[in-house]
Amino acid sequence: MSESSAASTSIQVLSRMFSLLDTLAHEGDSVSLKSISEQTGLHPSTAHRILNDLAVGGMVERSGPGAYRLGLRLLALGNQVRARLDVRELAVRPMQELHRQTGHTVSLFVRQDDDALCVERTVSERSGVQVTRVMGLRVPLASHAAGKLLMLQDSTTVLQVLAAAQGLRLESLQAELAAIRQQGLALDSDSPDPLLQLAAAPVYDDQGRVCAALVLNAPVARFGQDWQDALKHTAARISASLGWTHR
DNA sequence: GGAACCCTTCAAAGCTATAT
DNA sequence: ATATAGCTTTGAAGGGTTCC
Repeated sequence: MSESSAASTSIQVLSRMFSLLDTLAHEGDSVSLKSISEQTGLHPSTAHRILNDLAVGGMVERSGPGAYRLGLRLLALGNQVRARLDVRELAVRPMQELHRQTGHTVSLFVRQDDDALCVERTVSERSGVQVTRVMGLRVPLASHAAGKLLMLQDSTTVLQVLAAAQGLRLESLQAELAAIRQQGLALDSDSPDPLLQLAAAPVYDDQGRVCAALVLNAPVARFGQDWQDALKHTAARISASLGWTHR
């Protein structure tokens, strides 16, 4: 058995499944088994068997004899992903307001695997405060205030792995997370610039899970209780717009 | 009737978990 | 580390259906 696949996985059938779904997505409408087989390079029997199982799971629908299209279950799954991404749009205005109030940079971080990924950041311009999409700024979870917030719901097993990856003791990481949980805010004590203080507040989704972290970066001298409260309040506003009602 | 296509069956090969 | 058993996946072959 030999097959070359650009997106190879450890389980061959999964690569093939991705290939089949990509083909159906590319075509948009119903596609015949023969056409799918040609486009994916899979033997028709192999394509048929996988499509059959995908149809059982609702990922694919039979639009007629020997014709397939994407299934409605993908819509449900896609909606879940979209709900996660919406936080970026909903956060824009509150981020601008917090920037105007404090005069300092506000960022939004989301989790991606074992890293915290910065996705939006405010920028001061002549026309006012703008929020720009940031590409590629990522930090290990345990090394950043935002990342620590995004670890709050992790199991001990996961925390153990993440702590080990950063050369931290599990107990001290857990104690830090407990303090953050109680405070409702994460403060970075070891900022590269001693004059700057970085604080992060949690953004909750409609299920009450931390889905993002709102970060304010400001001079230590000016970072009082009022700005901490403003940061928490802004994060709470974004959470509320995502459907989270604090209980 | 013949060609083209879809779908199912089944033997073989490959993979994975478990025992030693 | 190796052997083994059981499970999964594959592709060829062939039956059934549709279309011209």
